[in-house]
Amino acid sequence: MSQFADRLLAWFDRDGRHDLPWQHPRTPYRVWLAEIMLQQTQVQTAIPYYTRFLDALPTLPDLAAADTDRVMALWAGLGYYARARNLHRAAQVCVLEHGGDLPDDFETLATLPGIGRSTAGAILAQAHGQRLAILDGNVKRTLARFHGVEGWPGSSPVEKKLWQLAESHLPDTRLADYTQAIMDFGATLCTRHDPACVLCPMQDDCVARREGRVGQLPEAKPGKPLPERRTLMLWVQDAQGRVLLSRRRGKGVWSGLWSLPETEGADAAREWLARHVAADFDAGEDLPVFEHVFSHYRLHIEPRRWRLSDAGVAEDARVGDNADLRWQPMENLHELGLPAPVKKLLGAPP
DNA sequence: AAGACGGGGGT
DNA sequence: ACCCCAGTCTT
Repeated sequence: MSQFADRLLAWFDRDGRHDLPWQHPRTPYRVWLAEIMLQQTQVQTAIPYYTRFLDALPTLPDLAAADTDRVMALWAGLGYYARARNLHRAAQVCVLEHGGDLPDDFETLATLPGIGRSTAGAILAQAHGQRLAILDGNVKRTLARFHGVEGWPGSSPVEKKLWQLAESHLPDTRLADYTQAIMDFGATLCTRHDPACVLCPMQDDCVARREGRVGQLPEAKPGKPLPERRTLMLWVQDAQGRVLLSRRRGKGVWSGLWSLPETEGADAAREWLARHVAADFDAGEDLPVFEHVFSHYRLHIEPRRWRLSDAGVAEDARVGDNADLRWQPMENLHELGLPAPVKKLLGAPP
C-alpha cells in the first residue's frame, strides 16, 4: 500500500514545512534534540527553546560536558523536565560508550534514557534514512481516521494496531522526508479540530472521511476529575536582595529545578524557618494564593514572604553547586531553571 | 495496564 | 473551563 506514502510525499513536497530548524542540517544530534523537545510540546512553542539550546550547546559533546544547572536552565519553561535530565545523561553515555555520537542501530539507540520506540525510529529515519516507523500523536490521529480505528489510541490494543498500520505504510525510499511528512501532515492538515479534508490527498480512501466520522476519531481519553493539592511556598529574602532557593530532588514534579522551599503547613514552615534562617514565621507576609494546573492534579500555591534585615544564613548555603539550598541574587535568577509558576511569582511581585 | 510527568496554546 | 500536544518511564 505505497499509495498512502506516495500521496503523502507529494503533499509534503508541495505543502509541507521545509524550513524547520532541525531540517537544516538534519544531523542526528539536531534531530534528537528536536524529537525530545517535541514530545508533548508543539512546534511553535519549541522553536525558540530549540534555537537557544543549540546555540548554547551546538554538539553532543558540548551537551555531555555541560553542567546540570545549565541544561535545566535551557529547558526551564518547557515542562516534563525528565526529558532534559534524560537528554543530558544520554549524551554522557554516548561520549563514554559510543565515541561521542548517537548509536545508529535501533536496539542500542532505544536503550538510551528518554529514547523509546517512536523517538528511536524518528531519529534513525530522519538522520540515516532507515526504514523505521514512528507513532506520535499526529500519526495516531491520522491513522485512526484513515483506517477507522476505534478506541482510545493510548490503550495497549489500539496502540498495537496503530504500530502495525504505521509500519505497513512505510515507503522504500525517502524515509527521512516521509517521517517528517507524516508528522507535519497530522500537525497542519489532519488536525484534531477542523481538519482540512478537502485538501487531503488521501481523502478518497479515508474511512473516517467516507463514513462521516472525522469528528469522532480518534476517540478521546476517558476522563476523570483532577485531584487538588496545596502547598506553602516560603519566599525568604535577605538584606542584600537575595532569595533562598532549594534544589528539588527525587522523582516528583520539577525534579532538578531550583524552587522556593515548600512545606505542607504553617507548623512545618515554622520549624523549617527556625532551622535554616532563624526567621519568625509570624513576621511573614501572606501573598495572594494562586493555582497551577498539572496534567494529573491541581496545585494551590500559598506564598508567604519574609524580608530579613540581616544577611540570610542557611545550612549548606556556601557549598556551591551541589548544595540543596542557596542564596540567589534576584537579578541572577535567569541562570537557574525555575518552575514556571515560581518564575512568575518572583518576577512579578505584588 | 495505569499513573506520573509541565506548560503553553487553542476553542 | 476544558482539551490537546512530534512519548517515555515507573510501578
